[in-house]
Amino acid sequence: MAIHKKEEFTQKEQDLAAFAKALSHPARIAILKVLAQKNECICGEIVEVLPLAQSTVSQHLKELKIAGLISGETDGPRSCYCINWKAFEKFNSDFNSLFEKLKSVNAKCC
Amino acid sequence: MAIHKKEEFTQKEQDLAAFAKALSHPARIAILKVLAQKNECICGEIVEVLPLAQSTVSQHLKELKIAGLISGETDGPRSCYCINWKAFEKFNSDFNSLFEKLKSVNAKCC
DNA sequence: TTTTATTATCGTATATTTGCGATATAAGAT
DNA sequence: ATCTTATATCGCAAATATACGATAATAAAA
Repeated sequence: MAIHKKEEFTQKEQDLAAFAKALSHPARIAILKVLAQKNECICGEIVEVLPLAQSTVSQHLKELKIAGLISGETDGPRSCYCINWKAFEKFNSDFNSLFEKLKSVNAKCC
Repeated sequence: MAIHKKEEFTQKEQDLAAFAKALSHPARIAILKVLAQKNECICGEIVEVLPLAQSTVSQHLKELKIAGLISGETDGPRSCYCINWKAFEKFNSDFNSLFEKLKSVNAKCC
């Protein structure tokens, strides 16, 4: 690969791709579900629910955090993760607008 | 890594993740845009627009095709790609339903 | 202070992705 | 039949992602 080409695309395209990437693993989608279902900012409970080791879950949480989909604070032996609704909404609408833009043209051939 | 854990998640989670993965690279999002803008099933024009080699674009097209987001036929030295609206709509609504499910709980802590 | 419990990080192995040049393929043009 | 043109595929190199065990870090409990 050598050279990264990603940065040669639109910022919006990159952002959208980064968001999609954060959701591109079933474990991370499952984590988001758990975070939403429990009306509390859990963390260790996620490990119990998922078929993954603690370190792996922690890694997925980190990625979700970096992507901005969740926010989290670690307070010693206790953590607090929750969904970052703001960013989530933003990306959701971005996705929808992409779909709308695509749909509006409605090209159809094959 | 050795062992794949992806298949231990819900089918729906896997499908959604696969869809997100298809969109997880700016080049593929750009390709979808081009396919929609041009009111014709192009292909070589994509190569001109993107900052990537022909073989790389072809590979991205293949991935989009495998993911079911586009359908395409190759007719000798000419190809015909276009967006698979059906699958696109399906995944879009799946995404929205995920967001809705998450939003409905509206947990908020940190 | 030492222990305990929880989470993060490091190191590592393997798998997958990304990207390109070179080559194959396939249909139309000459 | 040969050339041309557009696409796909192969083979490879480098980067990233996935997963885990081991270890560090941190704050509360004993």
